Amino acid sequence: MTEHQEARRGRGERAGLSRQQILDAALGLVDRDGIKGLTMRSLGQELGVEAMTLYHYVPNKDALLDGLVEQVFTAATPTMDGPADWRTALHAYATALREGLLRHPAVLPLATSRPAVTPATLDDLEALLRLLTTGGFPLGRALHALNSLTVFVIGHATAEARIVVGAEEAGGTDWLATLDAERYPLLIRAANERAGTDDAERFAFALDALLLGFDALRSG
Amino acid sequence: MTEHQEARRGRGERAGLSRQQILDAALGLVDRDGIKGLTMRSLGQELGVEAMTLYHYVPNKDALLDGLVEQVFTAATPTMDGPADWRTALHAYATALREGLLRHPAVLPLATSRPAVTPATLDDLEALLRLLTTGGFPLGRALHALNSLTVFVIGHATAEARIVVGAEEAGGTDWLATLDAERYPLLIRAANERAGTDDAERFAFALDALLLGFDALRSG
DNA sequence: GAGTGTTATCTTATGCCGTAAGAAAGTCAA
DNA sequence: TTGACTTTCTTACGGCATAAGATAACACTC
Repeated sequence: MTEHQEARRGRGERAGLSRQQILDAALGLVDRDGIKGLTMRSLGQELGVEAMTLYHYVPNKDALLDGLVEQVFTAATPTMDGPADWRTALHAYATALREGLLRHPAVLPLATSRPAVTPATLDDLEALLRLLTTGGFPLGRALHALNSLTVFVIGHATAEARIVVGAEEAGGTDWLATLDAERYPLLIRAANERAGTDDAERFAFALDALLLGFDALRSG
Repeated sequence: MTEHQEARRGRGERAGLSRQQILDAALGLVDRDGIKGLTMRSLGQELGVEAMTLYHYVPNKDALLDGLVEQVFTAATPTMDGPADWRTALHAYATALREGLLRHPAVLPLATSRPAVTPATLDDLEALLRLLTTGGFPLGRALHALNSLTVFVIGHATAEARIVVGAEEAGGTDWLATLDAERYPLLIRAANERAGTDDAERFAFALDALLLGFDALRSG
């Protein structure tokens, strides 16, 4: 289902594009065909336009990918509105960020090598910092807590997304069950019981642990 | 400094390669020139060989990258030998893993989209699991703790490595200081004081928090 | 509304990339 | 010596990002 099929366009004839339209189309393409499915050519085709046309809105492909990451993060960062306890706020922030990121799993590998803070998410960061500092955290510690939490959420979401992708080709972790029973009793028991495989459960566990730890280290 | 320059080689003349040699050279190339500097052609040149020769030792480039990740993880995973408290062991594991990963920062972006558990690291995983279970963790929770910790370490190392790379082109986070002072007082104060910028300090903080949290959630 | 600069689009071309196909030369067992 | 097998090289193909420049539509001015 390519976007526009409105006949052939001549040399100077406008298609009415915008940077935002291009980012939207690119995101859709990545969601559908994966990272490797996004080329300047395929994206142009998706928009009914030649590849070189895109360079009028984006300096190069890397900048396009940056835009994609920014787009996903902006959409995934929840709005921290009501006054709340810092614990509740961080919990909600982390949970919502994870869910938002998992909506575009193919973009996540890009996110780890590109800046995560975007102008659009500054308000939420400031709000969270205010909650933390009024909750007793020195500013440096508040930043550490916030950054650690964000890094963890991104890392966890990326790992989760990898499992989905890898499942089609690697067959998951079934090979674990074929190990030497004498040498790896716990790993084998874990594989047989499917222990520790629930992603959401692991995330909740680690999130609780982090928040408990933050509380204990708030000032010390 | 290309590796071998021992004259020109004929068609069937052996260069004496091995998969391990190729991985070593590839790792060196990535460390020196970054991910984009690693092409089958450049790697061949590094080894004094044509690009297609490499396909006798590696099925395709993706497999080469997999091998690279495995190599880095195997070297980075510390050996858990002596009997110890699970807290001490996890702390040592995380610290050593971080340091090992940071030795090859350019490889880290690959690590997030590829499996981290390799046959060579199974012994250490089993050892850590034994410590955790004898320390009072049910098996599922022990796995959650270990996996969360690993995900966090990888994510943090990747974020640290990104800063180094991005610094040459994006100029760091200096733009933060130019924000609206009324709207973002805490962010600006943080930027001015360089608060929360010490990577090692943030890592230590989050690691302590996680371990404290694990302890509290050990059984409940 | 004619003229003119600007902007959006297309066309063509270049130099990379991964890798398919197969030829040639070395090695080794019989 | 023969002949299979392994390792290496040669050539070639299609796809990629993108540089350079032509061309047509638009947005002004007078």
